[in-house]
Amino acid sequence: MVAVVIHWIQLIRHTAYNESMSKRDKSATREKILNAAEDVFSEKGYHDSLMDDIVVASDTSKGGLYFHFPSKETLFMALLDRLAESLLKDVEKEIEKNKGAVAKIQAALEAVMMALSKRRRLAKILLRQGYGLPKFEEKRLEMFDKFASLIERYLEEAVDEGSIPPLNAKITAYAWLGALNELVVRWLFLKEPHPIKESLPALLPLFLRGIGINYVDQ
Amino acid sequence: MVAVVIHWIQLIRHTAYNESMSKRDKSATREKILNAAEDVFSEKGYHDSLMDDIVVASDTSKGGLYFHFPSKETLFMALLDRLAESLLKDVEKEIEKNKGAVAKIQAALEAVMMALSKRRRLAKILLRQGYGLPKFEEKRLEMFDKFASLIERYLEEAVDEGSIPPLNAKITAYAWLGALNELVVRWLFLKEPHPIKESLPALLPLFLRGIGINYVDQ
Amino acid sequence: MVAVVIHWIQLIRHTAYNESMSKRDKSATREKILNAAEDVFSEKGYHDSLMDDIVVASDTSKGGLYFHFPSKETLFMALLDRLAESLLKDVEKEIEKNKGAVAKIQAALEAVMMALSKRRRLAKILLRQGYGLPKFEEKRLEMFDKFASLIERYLEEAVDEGSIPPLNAKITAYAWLGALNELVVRWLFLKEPHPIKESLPALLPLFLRGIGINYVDQ
Amino acid sequence: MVAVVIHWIQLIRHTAYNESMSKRDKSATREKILNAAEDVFSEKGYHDSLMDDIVVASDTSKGGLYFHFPSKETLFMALLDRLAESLLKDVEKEIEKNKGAVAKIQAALEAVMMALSKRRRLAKILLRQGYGLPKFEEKRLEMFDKFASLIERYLEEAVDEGSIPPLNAKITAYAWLGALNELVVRWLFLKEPHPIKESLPALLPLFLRGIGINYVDQ
DNA sequence: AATGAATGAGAATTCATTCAT
DNA sequence: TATGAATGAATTCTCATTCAT
Repeated sequence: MVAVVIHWIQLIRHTAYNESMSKRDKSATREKILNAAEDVFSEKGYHDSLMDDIVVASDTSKGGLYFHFPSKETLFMALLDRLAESLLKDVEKEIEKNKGAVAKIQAALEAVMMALSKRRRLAKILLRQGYGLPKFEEKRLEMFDKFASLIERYLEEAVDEGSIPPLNAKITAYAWLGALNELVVRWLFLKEPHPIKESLPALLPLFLRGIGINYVDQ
Repeated sequence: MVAVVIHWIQLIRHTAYNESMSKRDKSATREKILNAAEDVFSEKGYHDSLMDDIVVASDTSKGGLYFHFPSKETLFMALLDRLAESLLKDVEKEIEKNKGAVAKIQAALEAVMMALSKRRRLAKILLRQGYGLPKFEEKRLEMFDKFASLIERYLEEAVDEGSIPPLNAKITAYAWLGALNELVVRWLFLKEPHPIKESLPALLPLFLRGIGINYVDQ
Repeated sequence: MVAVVIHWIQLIRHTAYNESMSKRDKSATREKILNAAEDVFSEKGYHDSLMDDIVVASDTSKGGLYFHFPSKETLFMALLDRLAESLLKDVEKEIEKNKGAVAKIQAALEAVMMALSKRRRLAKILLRQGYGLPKFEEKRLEMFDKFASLIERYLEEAVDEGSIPPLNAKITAYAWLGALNELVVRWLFLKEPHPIKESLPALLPLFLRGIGINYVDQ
Repeated sequence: MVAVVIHWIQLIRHTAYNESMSKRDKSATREKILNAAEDVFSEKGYHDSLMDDIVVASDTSKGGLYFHFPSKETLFMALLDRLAESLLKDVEKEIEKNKGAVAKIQAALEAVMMALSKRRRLAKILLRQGYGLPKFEEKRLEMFDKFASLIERYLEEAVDEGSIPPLNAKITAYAWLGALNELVVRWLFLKEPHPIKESLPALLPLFLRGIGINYVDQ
């Protein structure tokens, strides 16, 4: 008898639940966890962040966390994906505002550095957390690849346009990202030089003259 | 009379001591541990390396390890110091073989990449292990600073010589190291592009034209 | 309508909850651990008792133990609290059976010694384990204080009644407890003199005459 | 050949050593170690005191310590013996100054409390360190026995003199020591009541009336 | 989907003791 | 006797993950 009532209750509760949860909001819990994870990982780094920290920060529960993400690694990877996607979208938007391959290249470099210097937590996770281990390193390489492809494409366009002489676009893109990365990290941990105020003005001529554009600071 | 004999004894003992000491060279155990740590850390990364692994690899003992290095962190830091020092010495030697600031700059870039690509384990530890945490990140920044200073010095010399136009030498040095770092890490984990065969030939014109040298590949 | 059903459900669930809870009685695991800790600590002493011993004896798990008690020290303190509370309750019950301050004092002394000599393990832990370190010593002093307060109260009552001349009730209480403690410990480790058969009959006249009662053995 | 010389050297050194060490000074090192051990044990307690702490505090060496005391336990026991002996000697001297059993009893009680309250480190070690373990507990009981015997003797003398009615001298002695112990420990850890200023004046009437002496405070 | 108590294989570090010199 | 580097068994505590509810 009790069992029947409980079953009935569950039906009712389930319905009530679905009613209160709007369809668009796929999972509020999942988002809460990812947001908390962003806080925690950027603060303490991958290894020193505990699943419990994230549970507390997200105001959810152990079981809930593991329901959405089967492991710490999975959670971290999902976070990397979300951050990279968001960053990439921002950068692409900035690029689209410009016409001409050279202008787009310049816009991309500026946008990447701007985005990272405005979102320290994101930068810390994307650039520094959890690396040294193949599984994460490959993820990072994969993310960098996406940004590199973007730059590569415009470099090749510029060559095609005749705006710059031929070059190894892929290696150029990696080198640039590596340089940006290094300067953002210095700022992240040492607070200087400031990416936008100091690094970028010095970097742009270095980069653009490097590919044969006679860059002149405005 | 006794005093004379004692003096004599001391001479003998001193000699014997030096003989036996030369074999063990300033604590053989300490060296064995550092060598083993280099193996283990480069293989497994900082967090996945166990003190026990290092004990076994060094054929010493738990207590011995902790006698020489009070913690895992201390050991890792000592290892970073040793590696950076050794690498820096190699690079400086290569630089000295060249005359003229521009030649020295080029030699430095080549030497860094050469050294790293020849010593994968060293590169893996120096460039990727344990980072993300302030304590280690600061060490890495400190090591990079040493290399950057080297490059910076020759860049300033080149400006003084009139070989290149004025520039922000510090940021240029960091950018270059960041670029090298990125390409070495790609090769470390993905096996390509090869630092010496592919990256360096593309990088040198990029770098040197960037600072106003009309570089032409030989 | 839904609200009504939910309310109904809650009633049912609440009942079910209480039913299942009565079986486990406020964390069965916690109790199992405390019971096991009592066994182990009394057997081996604080320092020679391993957390592993307690895990095994309680038939729970390492993690479970640390879930309930964040450290060995915490566990020991919790155990002391539980034991002292239980002992105090017993003693108070015995006291209540008597009328008149003097009779109550005598009952208290008898009850304390009776309780300790009947529960050797408890006595061993309460009187001897882990002391010498301020953190534990303060706990012991705190526990003794509770017993001392009890005795103190009746001593003052007796003075007020005019049954005994004025005295320093606090110091008298501490002195008595110290004396009982010493004799119980002797018996605990040397097996003699027996607290009830030998010590108490000698102690009562000593104590009671000391406060001005012309005690005569029955 | 070298072996022969070394052997010769050893003979000479051994002789020189004996010459420089005067006969009376059985072992300065041994004393240094015991003094250091007294400091360290009283400060940190038995378990938290490291052999290394004692090595450092005594300005000797690991090997030296183990030459004189084969184990930590041995060292602690030796220290207990030394302290108890010294304390007992002091107390006996005080007793001898008095004539008559009752006066001697009172002198003994005063002397014990005086000695302990003047030498906190000694008291801490003698009364509180390392107990709970049979091996140390027996030692403590043995030490207390010596003091108890002293008191017992005078109690029996007093009975023989007819100064006090018959009593169980042994249990009385233990009870008194337990009481003193408790009050000294309270002062040791809580700083009050002060043994000489507060406890003793309240204790003496309690003790002496307890054995049938019509004690009147001066 | 959510909860949080429970699990247990680690893993760093400790420290009394030994031993070659 | 003295030295201090070396040993390694022992031990507390950690934390990702599981699971009954």
